[in-house]
Amino acid sequence: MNNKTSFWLVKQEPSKYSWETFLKDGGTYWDGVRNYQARNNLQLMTKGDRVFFYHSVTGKEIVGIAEVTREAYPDPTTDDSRWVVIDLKPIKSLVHPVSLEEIKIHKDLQENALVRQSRLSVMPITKKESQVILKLGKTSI
DNA sequence: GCCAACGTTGGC
DNA sequence: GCCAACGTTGGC
Repeated sequence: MNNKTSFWLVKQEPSKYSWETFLKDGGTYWDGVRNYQARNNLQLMTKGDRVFFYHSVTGKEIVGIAEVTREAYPDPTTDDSRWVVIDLKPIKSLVHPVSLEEIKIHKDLQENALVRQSRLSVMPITKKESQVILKLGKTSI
């Protein structure tokens, strides 16, 4: 990680693809994004960027952090050329998962899309926000 | 090009 | 299970 490293957050329902499965797999390509704003964020990711993994619907907490190992390329699960995937591999689980509730009450996280735009599935996280999340998660990377 | 209808996501 | 927020679709 260097000072060009960006931070992101991706959402996934654990019933569809959980952090535990991700750990077991040791990495995956991140498919299924069918929203232009989320797609645009995927395309902005560069190798080495850090990605928080959020469990939506069930759990509603940030559970771990991953690393971008391959930048955007065409989604292999569709013929539609509009969509892309990235490759991710797990770095570590958060010592203490950071719940949506904690995020909502923390003054430095109010502006994040997780709070403001609940339906967006891939979003940028500022450096400051990422530090706050790591602190809340009692985790360092 | 507008907008109503409809579908999906995700918090509650 | 409900519904708000938002995106997409299709008629005009």
